[in-house]
Amino acid sequence: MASAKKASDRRDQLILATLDAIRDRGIANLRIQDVATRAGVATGTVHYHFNDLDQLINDVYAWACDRFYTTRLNALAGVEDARDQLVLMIDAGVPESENDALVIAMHDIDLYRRGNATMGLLLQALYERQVALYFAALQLGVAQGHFRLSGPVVDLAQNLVALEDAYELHIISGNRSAAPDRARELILGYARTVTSCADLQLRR
Amino acid sequence: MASAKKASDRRDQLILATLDAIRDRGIANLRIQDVATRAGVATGTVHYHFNDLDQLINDVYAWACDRFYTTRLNALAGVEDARDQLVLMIDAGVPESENDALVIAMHDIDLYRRGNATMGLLLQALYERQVALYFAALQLGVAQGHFRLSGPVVDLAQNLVALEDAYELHIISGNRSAAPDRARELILGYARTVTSCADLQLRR
DNA sequence: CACGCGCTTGATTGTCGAGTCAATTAGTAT
DNA sequence: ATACTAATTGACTCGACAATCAAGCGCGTG
Repeated sequence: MASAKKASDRRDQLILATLDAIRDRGIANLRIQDVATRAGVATGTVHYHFNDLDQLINDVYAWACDRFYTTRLNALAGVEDARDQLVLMIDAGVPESENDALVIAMHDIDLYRRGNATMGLLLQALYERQVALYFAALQLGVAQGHFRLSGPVVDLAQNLVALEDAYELHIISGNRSAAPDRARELILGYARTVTSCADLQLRR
Repeated sequence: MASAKKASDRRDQLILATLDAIRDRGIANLRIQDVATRAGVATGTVHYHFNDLDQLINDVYAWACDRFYTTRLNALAGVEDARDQLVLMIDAGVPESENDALVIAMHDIDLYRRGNATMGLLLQALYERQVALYFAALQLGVAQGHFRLSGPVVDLAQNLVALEDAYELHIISGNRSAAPDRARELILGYARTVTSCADLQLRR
């Protein structure tokens, strides 16, 4: 028997296992058994911590959205220059490879739950938080005298998020014409244009 | 009994029925029965025309990609002014509502088949055809003296396609912050900026 | 009109996996 | 140590659905 754990630890472990399972098998083919195997427990254990598959997927989605947002928020902490903030956002917003389990799970679940009003609101909430991050960075850049914006701040922020989303999708779908490095460069190109700030560069 | 039809007609009818079924139930919950009911035939008929569910989905995807592209291509026929072409592309590229069965099917299947190399190539092929359309319109606009581009033509074309894709996704997922009208305006804003052409307007 | 092939039917079979549950074990408090 | 609760197990039930198939129907052709 896998040694008994505190419930909250086991839940986190199962959520991580689910992320891997979704990446490997797709959410449409996700079985309780896949999660259990990856976590090294029996299927009954999964049902003990999550009532059913629906609840597991809901919890995974909430967890993933939260993780995705807070990771980026934390990355910005302590960065004073708006140009660095913007570059950091773009860099962190594009998955490293087509196997980013977090990004895959969010997109899979988005479509899996299409039509569900609650899920639509969660998606919208994440979208607006991301827009807010870009909004803040753009606004700061203007105040710091680095940016001269080509249009309304919100419009530019929304488009930056949209570009990120689209390239995430193409990357995880295996479109080689929009690979990670290329995607970052394209988004950065957009950022340079709309901020009139030529020295936005990836520092890697 | 539904009266017997020529096989190719029945196939088209079943493909259309599948588009509706995917929109209504999501691809993960798609049952042969859903397709049969919507087409007004028995389940056996679906199996007669498509070996199995996999093949049906493959054929639907190929059909949808082709339809999506050729529709836009035809819309451009006879339009001489690059500004009109660009506006037309943007207008036609954003779904009217969250219930656009064609767009929904393409996105659902993209993710459903993630990891499948063949599918990745089909996606890439569609992507590149769309990029080519925008590329042509941008280039033409320069030649006609209407556009002054802010960067490499390919970069701008790729970003236009990406913006379209992203807003499609948000619209069909029910994100109210990126509704059809707003999405079109945002993409158009991008187009105006990168072409330095202020008189790009939706004529509706 | 009769024959045959292509299309259609829907009952049936077999597989797969979600969810249940009674038994068991691990952890914790007294 | 004892007793109690929480966590874990995996065999089992049961419904859902893909795929098969034998039988029936009707259109086109001779």
